[in-house]
Amino acid sequence: MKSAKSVKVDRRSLDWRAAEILREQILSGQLVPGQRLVETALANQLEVSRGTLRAALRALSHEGLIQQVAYTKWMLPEFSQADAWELYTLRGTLEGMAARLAAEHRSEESMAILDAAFERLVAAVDSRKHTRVAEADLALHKTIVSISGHQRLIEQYRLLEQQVRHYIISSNALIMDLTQIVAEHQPIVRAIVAGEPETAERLAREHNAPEVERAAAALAHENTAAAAPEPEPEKSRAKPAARQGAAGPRESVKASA
Amino acid sequence: MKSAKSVKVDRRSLDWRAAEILREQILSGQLVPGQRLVETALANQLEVSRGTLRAALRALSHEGLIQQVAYTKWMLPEFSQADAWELYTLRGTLEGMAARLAAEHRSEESMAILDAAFERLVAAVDSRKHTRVAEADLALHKTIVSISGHQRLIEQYRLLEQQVRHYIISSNALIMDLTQIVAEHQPIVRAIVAGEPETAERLAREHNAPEVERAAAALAHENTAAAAPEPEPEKSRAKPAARQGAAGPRESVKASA
DNA sequence: GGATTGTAGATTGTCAACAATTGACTTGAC
DNA sequence: GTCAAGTCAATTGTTGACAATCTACAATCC
Repeated sequence: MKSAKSVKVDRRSLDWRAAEILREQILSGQLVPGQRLVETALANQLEVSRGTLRAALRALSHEGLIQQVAYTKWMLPEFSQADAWELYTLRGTLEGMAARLAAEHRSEESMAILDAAFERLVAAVDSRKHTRVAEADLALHKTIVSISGHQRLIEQYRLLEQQVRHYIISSNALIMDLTQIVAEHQPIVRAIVAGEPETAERLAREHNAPEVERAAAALAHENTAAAAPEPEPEKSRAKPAARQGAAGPRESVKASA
Repeated sequence: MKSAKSVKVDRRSLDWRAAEILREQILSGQLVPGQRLVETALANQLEVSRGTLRAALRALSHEGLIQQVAYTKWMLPEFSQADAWELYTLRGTLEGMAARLAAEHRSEESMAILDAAFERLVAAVDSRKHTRVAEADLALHKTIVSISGHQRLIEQYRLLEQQVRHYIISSNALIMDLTQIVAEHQPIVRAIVAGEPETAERLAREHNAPEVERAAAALAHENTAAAAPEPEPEKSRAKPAARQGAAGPRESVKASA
């Protein structure tokens, strides 16, 4: 997967490549939630015209990685507990569907790919490197979705996973218990390989349950503490809008141009 | 829902409005699958610059309503049976999730909205107008998703629903048994109102099963008839690419400019 | 005759200038 | 002192011109 399109020239448009660079910067944590993006500065920095950069920003906003306020600004989204709840509930559902499909339509080839991904996770855990485990973890989930063969599911999952990665890195939530990781994933893989769609779906969905519950609990706590009128998680999507003032103005990309 | 933003001036950007117009044309069937879209012609037609129109086309391509071939053309997607299978399996999953959430977090207000949507479906069936029934049907499903309160689910469902509508109108698949419609939806609504998440999810998902099976069967038939090597639905996503030659060149928007 | 190379027209990709909008700041009346 | 209207700089929205690329067709070579 590393040297696949090795020698070919890069035929993709500039705006696509600009989007890729920005995507990389966002997902690596170089750009933080709430941060503002200014078109002219970014365009100069990437050495493309403003129009081209604009197309890239638009693409990223469709992917949920940045937000636009018309005539005013582009900025990275800030994640509330409600967002975390949405992210993980949706992920549970999509992964459940993928696991079910994978168990229904399994082939020798796809099972080999799945096994390999699982073995890489085991190896990563043995290495005791948290970053590597996190990567292998995400990769295994992505593999399950991939072997479902459902193109639209794959694409939706890709977009969702990006947001999850952005959330994880921006909330320093990559803490994990290395001793549990393998035990948590093995049943899912086994159910798929064994061709048990119902079980695979249930396990894949439940795999996200701890995060869902954590977010739901934090959400409930937020509301109790703030004496909010609605206890339902979905109603309290009001973002902490004017939080910027207290922490001082956030760094802008303008500075680095 | 009709006269909501009545008197206010339209503050949205030109490209947004251009996208809306094109979206409308696609979903109403004015533009057919496989049809080519030429930037200059469309720009003249809508009286916006090419750059602005381009932004609109990009937005629609992110929504899955049109496809782009870099440096070559924009065109409406053509739907295969594999696409139909994807559309309805995904819809079943998302609607199932929505129904479950709706049953879990129900409130008086949302139940009233749900009831009203169901009643509109009943009234539409009584009127015996197929178009009106189809609209009320889609609206009821959308309502269930809406009262889930899950913003990301709502947005994903919106995009998926657009593709489903495009598929339905372009494949003349809006045939339906008016005598069955109410009986098919009532149990789902009841389960939600009764606060039975598991049942609501299962029923909502099963509601899409007939379409899924029809598509899967058609897919299997396609493969058998064409003696395709792979029997799996997901493998046969090869679109009938060079189908254009046999049926003659398709009409382009160029003509109407 | 078949395959390869060159050319022309059409179409999309990119850019830099100009217009419109916003939000913060200033000014002045009360 | 407070509030409202006016001003201005910063930023995004829009446009038309120019560049790069693709497809189809014609010319050429073997």
